[in-house]
Amino acid sequence: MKIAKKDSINKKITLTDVADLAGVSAITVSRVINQPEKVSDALRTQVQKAIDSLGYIPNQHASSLASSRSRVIGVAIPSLSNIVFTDVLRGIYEVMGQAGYKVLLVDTHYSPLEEERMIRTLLSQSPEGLIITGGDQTKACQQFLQKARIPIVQIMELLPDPIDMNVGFSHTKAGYDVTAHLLAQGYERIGFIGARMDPRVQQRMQGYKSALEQAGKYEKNYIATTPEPSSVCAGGELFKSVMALTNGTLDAIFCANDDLALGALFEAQRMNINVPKDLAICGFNDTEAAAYVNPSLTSVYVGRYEMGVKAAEMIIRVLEEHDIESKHVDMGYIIRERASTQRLA
Amino acid sequence: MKIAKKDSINKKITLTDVADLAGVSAITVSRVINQPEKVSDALRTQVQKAIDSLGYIPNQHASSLASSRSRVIGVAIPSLSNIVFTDVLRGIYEVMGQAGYKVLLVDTHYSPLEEERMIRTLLSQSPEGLIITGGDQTKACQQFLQKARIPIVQIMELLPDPIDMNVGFSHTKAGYDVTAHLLAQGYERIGFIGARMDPRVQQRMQGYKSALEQAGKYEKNYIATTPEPSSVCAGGELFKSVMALTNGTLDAIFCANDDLALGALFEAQRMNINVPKDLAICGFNDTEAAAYVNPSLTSVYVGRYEMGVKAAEMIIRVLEEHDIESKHVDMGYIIRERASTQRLA
DNA sequence: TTGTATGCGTTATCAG
DNA sequence: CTGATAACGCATACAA
Repeated sequence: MKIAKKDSINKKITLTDVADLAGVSAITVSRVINQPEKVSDALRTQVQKAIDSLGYIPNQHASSLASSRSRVIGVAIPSLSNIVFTDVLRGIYEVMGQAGYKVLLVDTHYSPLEEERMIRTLLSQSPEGLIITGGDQTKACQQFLQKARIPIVQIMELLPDPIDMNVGFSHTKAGYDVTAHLLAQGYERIGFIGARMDPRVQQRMQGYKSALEQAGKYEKNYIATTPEPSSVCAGGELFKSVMALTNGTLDAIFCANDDLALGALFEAQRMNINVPKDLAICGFNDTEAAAYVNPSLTSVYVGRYEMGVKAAEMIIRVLEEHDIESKHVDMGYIIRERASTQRLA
Repeated sequence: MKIAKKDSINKKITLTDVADLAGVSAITVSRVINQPEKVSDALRTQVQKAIDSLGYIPNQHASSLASSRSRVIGVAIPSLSNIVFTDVLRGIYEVMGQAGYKVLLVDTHYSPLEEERMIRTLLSQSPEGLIITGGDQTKACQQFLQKARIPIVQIMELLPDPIDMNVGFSHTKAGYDVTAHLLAQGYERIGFIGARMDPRVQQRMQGYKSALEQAGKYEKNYIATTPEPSSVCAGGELFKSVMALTNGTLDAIFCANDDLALGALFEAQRMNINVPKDLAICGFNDTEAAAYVNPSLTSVYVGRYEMGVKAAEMIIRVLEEHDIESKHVDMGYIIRERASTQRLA
């Protein structure tokens, strides 16, 4: 037995309901919502009244199906607990929100396999564009990414062979530059600590190595890393490890990010090691705490929010069939010199 | 003129394409995907082969439309740059991901009006459940939230009159307890600094006030706040303000969160104020940096990840028509006493 | 400016 | 276990 067509309590309100109430056809209601300028003032207000009084909310699924426009952008990031990605996300949300796109976000947990599954999920929502992290996708993933035929931006790092568009900066170069800077400051025994060891951290470490090797100052035991996530605590532990490994002979440490750097600094203070007199500490990402701690930490600024904005804008421009200046954008970075790497005369 | 039906390059692959290739009907393919146990082994593998070879990805919009099950959960949080919310998010994503739900996330920028708009957006995606922050919704928003007839969890705070379900803790009580603790430690002139001043910070401040008033130690100029976002920097500034206001007579400060507390601590160090000898500092949220800085900061632990998990689980239980123990859950909190509020003998 | 017919890709319902 | 048919709610194409 069917329930009464109109007044049944649970029934969701549809375009047709609104049309009936307003005494127009469904398509007119549709127009009032999507192209109001194509409807006469009289009808428009009349329909709008019906919409309001019924509390009508359009069904996006039906809309997407009919129009093959989902207004959804998929975003895949490796972690929600890393400020690096949430900053980028903010930029993406800002731009996409303004432009009327919904963001469907997935967390890949730094795993290409998980990423493949998650991107499948994204694709099943018929996103009009995709923003994904790095270039570490599985073969299978790359394949259906190609087939998707939608604009895709790979963010965070500079990729040699992007799937489509690319916004990021060179972590290798940044690692190199930081180390070179430390060398230029007169530091000679420069250690490195890193955690998680995702591709980008590896690249920074590679840059560090190159710089030291080039200067003839590279030593294997200058490095301590862990596959565990980054944290202040891990920074302290890694710091102790590398100091032990080197019998405390290091005079500088390059930390793969600011959390580690804070941990190293706090631990150094507990060990009564004077920073920067006895030891220089350099972080990465230029987070707020690093800038305000005593002594303030030298770090590497990266325009993360701006990177998110840029990626989002590129997608939108392509979707609106505008040209884009370039499919590959280097956001660069800036080494922020602070007290922690400044020898006291 | 129509393009060739099958091989046209841009055509997306549909259920029918797979059915044709496998030599079965569309509904069988649908079953292979959604209820594999209802299809014979032979057909199932045959269909699966077709799916793989075509790289078929189901269209969720069509599926949602036909089944009125979207497998989407909407989440609204006030900010993406506050670790408090990203921690909760992690919990939500973890559980929802496992259970096969997509999460549609929106950022309300701490604005009820924006929240109303954003929740409209969420609703247009026919989510099966909603997780929203706090109880500060507009009247209009509350109304269509009611009409949505889906499970809704309001998180972060304990609400007197929740729309549906509620998971959180009492910020008022927490603020009170922290202050009482400080009093019990023998501190007498206890200041408060807060930023953003969203409802939850206001509640903490209210608790602080109550405790001081009750002890007869409340003074208006013990308080410095700003509507600006919280940050380490803001913490330093507010600290300077409140110290100026009170001519440096405070012997303790309760900071509305750990960022502010770190800022206050760093600033105190620069001013050569000894913490905790001259001044106690207490934070809120028990973040990692607060626990590892020197001296370690007393703070209030809150199970944020667990709160996200709980909220997600409640939604899922309701959706799967299980009973839930209670619609209202108090997650509680724990005051973590550390060096920053311990007078040296 | 407004309306009619049709189809988007999938699933519910009911038959076989 | 498998299939035919009719929705789901909306937008496109075309007509009026």
